[in-house]
Amino acid sequence: MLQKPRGTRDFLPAEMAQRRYIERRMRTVARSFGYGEVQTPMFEELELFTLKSGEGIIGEMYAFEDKGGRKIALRPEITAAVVRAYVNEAQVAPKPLRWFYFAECFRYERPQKGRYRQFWQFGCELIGADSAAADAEVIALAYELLKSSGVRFILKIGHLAPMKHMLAGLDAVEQKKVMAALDKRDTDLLETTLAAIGHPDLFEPLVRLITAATLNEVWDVTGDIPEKERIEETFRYLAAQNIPFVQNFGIARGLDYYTGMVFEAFADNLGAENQILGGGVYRLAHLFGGKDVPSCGFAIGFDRVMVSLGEIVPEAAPVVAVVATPGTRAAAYAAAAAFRAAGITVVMDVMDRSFGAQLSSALKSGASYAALIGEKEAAAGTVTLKNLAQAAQKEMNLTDAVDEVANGSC
RNA sequence: GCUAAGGUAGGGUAGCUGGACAUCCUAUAGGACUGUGGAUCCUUUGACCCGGGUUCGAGUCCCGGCCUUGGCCCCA
Repeated sequence: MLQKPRGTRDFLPAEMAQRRYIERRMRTVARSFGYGEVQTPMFEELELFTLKSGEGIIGEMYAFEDKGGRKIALRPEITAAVVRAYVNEAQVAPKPLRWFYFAECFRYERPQKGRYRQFWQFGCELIGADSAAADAEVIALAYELLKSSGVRFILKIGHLAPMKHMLAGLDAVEQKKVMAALDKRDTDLLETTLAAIGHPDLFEPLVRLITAATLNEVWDVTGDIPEKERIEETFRYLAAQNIPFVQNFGIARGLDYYTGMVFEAFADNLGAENQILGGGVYRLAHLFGGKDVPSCGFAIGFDRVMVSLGEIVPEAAPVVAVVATPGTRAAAYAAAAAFRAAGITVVMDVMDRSFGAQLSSALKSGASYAALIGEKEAAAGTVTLKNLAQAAQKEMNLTDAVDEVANGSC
């Protein structure tokens, strides 16, 4: 028997119902903030991703040459593609642009809990605005999206400026090493790294920076920096919306293109791959040949959210099983059409089962009602509507039966 | 890329100190039952991940691969 490729999954109807339920809730939140959905190609020119993230990521991508010799990659993330689309199609659109997407990505990595080779991201990008209000809006949206899913998470917010000010005396390679240690909150690694590059004096203030619980503790370490006002304003806006978060000025993320506010969210029941959201303020458009534009965005690891949520029970719409005999199928089809016209889901036997077996099958499949149409009902032009949860039934007109199911009077 | 554990019907399992038609539960399909059977009973369908090796004989032991699940690395 053939197996599915490593790191991929099949989703059967029960699981898809759960995934679509959460997806729908997230879409509703994104739209409520005025964000419109965009879709970009599932594959792009390889260069799009190497420009953004460096050649080193080729090893973790599904990269290949197409039949025309073009270097192509299945998208490993969506932000780069969205910015490319912006540069191609929407540079002159009125600002700001509020976009969201829900789409699958592909990475050639070792699968483990919450990590698959095909996975879905729900993300948002706010393009063209550069303000504390913009930062706060995107973070609030990220928070509300996660909240709408029901997942338990902790939101952590930081900013690259304080860290970068303190590391201003280091060269780029040294900065990168130190920031990696800060991002991991690994003080042992931080100490040895700083000692190795001859800046042991930075250890104590950097530890104070990443463990600071309030902004004033941050300014105590950094002094007044130009970004102070912007950061304080953003935090005020978040507090005004009662958005709970912890500050963490050790967040460095990829660092390559993030330029300001950065934030992450973690679920506590996921093991090693527990980050469910990441984002920040970035500048990418100029890399892809566009005019530079300030942007802020994030992506949610949708699969990790689903893993963290575990079993959920989406609100189910009623299902009517129309039960008929061979002689009453014509009347049964008419009844099915009437229910469907009212937006109600209808299933009918297609296995030539007996009347009783049809009812049994309806019960097992989880239908909420059975509409019984035997010789008696067909002759009278009625249906007997049986509420399967309560085992109560009543013969009535078809229109009354449709009304009863539609109004959920069960 | 590194590392640990694992892989027996669709799902869950027993067998795994080598030995005859591989156990049980559940599920599928059909029937008992021709209009109210989520039940019960009967029947059916259905598996040793793949390939080598050792052996008279391999689900069981050995090697390799594939896949799964954790952890590391990475995390755009």
